[in-house]
Amino acid sequence: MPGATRRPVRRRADVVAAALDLLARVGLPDLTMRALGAELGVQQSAIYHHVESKQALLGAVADEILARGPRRRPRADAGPLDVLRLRCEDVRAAVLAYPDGADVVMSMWAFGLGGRSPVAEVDALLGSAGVPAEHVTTAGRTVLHFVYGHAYDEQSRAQAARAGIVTADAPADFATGLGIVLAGVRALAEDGRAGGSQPG
Amino acid sequence: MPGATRRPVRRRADVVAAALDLLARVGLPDLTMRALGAELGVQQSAIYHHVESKQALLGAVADEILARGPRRRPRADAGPLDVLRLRCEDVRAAVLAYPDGADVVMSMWAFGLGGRSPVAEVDALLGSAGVPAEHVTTAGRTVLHFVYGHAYDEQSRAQAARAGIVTADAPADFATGLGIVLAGVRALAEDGRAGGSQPG
DNA sequence: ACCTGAACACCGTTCAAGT
DNA sequence: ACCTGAACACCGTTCAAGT
Repeated sequence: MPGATRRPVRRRADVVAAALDLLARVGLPDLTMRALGAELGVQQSAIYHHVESKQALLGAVADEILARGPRRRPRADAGPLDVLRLRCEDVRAAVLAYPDGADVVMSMWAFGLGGRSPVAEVDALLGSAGVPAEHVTTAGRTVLHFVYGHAYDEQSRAQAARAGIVTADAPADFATGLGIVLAGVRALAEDGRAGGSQPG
Repeated sequence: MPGATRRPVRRRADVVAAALDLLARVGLPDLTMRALGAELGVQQSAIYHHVESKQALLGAVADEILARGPRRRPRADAGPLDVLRLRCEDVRAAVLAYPDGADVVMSMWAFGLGGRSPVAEVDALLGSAGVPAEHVTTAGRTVLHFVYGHAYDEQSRAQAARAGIVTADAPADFATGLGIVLAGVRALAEDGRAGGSQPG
């Protein structure tokens, strides 16, 4: 190994960081424990000293993808739904920054192994916007389902195109789709303020 | 030998049907080509005589899951968005009827290998509801992203719970989430009628 | 045309053994 | 504590050969 520099201590964070680098270079299907071992300069079995399983590793990768994403400051006069739109665009940018990033984050979020970091702020913004407390969790999931689902769709279609599969469909407009979801959220908030029932 | 008595011919449809049965019994992770061969009483390599690859098979499985789903008749006085709600509930019922059904349908749809069957009717209903033509495709994808994303979430959490992973979150309310998306669609339709810009 | 039998090139995970 | 080396029990896919 010419110029092999042995790192003093390998920690879990090193394994996760190497997994991110590997994901960026080769994509999720080639992010194998063997390839990750090679990336770290150890046997694949050594990885299990730092993470319990590949799924747990991917949960940490999902969290790191979100943590590395942008976090733009809202304008001073921005309302809660304006800030929410900004956060959704930031989350989208975060998952699009890595190949299969939306796949990793969405599946780990659904599996309860990661991807929870945007939830608290999204829910808080929905509450500020006037969404009734009993519907905040559901509304937050609806917003994030759209953001992740749209990004997943976009990355999958790009991957399919690379694999030579005809898709024929034009890419869907994120801004318009998010506008639809946020308009529905606004209706739910106004409905809550008026003391009415669910939107329908 | 037309008309001659011979062993039952295995066709592609038989392979797909057997894959559905196997999916129902063991779930997607255990739906392997070897297990499918055993289900059909042939070697795994024989399956490749009827389908090009496992991905192509899963595309056909996705289409079949949707085709086997319910298709309720709308009431005579139902408007386009009422019918759309009914269709969304039907699609949801279809994918929830099989373990990992939402995963299969969503990923094959995103990959362009199946799951396209609800798109035409959803888009037609959105057009009838007054969504501007240039936004119909995007609105349709937004609706289906929600339906698939919600079902995927629900099935994943159930699977995580079975695997002993703590999820803590209550299941999100489908009716409320769909109400949010449809309220946003209505706002887009009214906006289109008023000649205004995108909702926001 | 349809299928077998065997192989190829991989996986994630485990574990006794080393240091 | 951290890692090696080797194995275990699998994958999807290919292909010459049979019928």
